[in-house]
Amino acid sequence: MERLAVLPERERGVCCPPTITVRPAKVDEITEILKALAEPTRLRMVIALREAKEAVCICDFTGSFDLSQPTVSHHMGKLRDAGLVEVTKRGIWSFYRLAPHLSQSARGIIEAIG
Amino acid sequence: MERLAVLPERERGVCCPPTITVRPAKVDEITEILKALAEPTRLRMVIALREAKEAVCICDFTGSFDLSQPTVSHHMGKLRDAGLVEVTKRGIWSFYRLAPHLSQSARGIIEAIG
DNA sequence: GCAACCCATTGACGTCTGTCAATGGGTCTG
DNA sequence: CAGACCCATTGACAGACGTCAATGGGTTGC
Repeated sequence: MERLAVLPERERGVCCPPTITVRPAKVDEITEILKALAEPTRLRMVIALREAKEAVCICDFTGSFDLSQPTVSHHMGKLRDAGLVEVTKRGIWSFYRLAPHLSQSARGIIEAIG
Repeated sequence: MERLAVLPERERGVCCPPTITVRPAKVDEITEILKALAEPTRLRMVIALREAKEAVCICDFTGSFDLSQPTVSHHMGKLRDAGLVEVTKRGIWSFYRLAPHLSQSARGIIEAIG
């Protein structure tokens, strides 16, 4: 049985707004990061890039995920829009890696997953 | 200018599936956690509960967020469904707190945000 | 130049999500 | 009991999202 701290007696009709210590702008920033990661394919992409020593070619993701090429490109585009990954083009190939200068929030979350 | 590790020369038409080291079940588990957190209202709720010493009454969230009561209840229900929070009823009030036995993944992510 | 290849974009479609009004169950006070 | 209060659920609707087929731009090799 879990013990719960004693709660103060409340008065009907009186609410006590919980103290929100985080700036609204930061809430939006973190929400965007979480939205970008909250999808199985994109989550696997980010984890793979986090583990990878070198940038990974998009064609490798297309070849391993059971999804169409436009869908894989779409997901990587979302990660790009969120600023989590960067692309380097070499010939006909596009290589992706985690963005080198991620915000502290982004880095912390990416380390916490998996 | 950012330096990039030398990339291996690729062969046209040959893809190298990136090694995915995370179990599919764990990917789904983490995705559910991230989905639950990837919304501004729910994110603020979780951060407030993380900082709170005691369980927080739903009416306090209803009073401080500029949203209807059903919407606040809906968001808290999502956090409940994800297993991130627990409810304790006292009279006409419902008090919420972070679930005491969160998975290591959930705890790490909740610590990383904000 | 031409064919093959890689990849991003567009358009379309079904599904999921956030929001509120309305409703109802449960609890306290008078 | 009657009324006020708290809160979850339902129903409805607009907007966002994941997916694929089709298309097009860009690069390489013949």
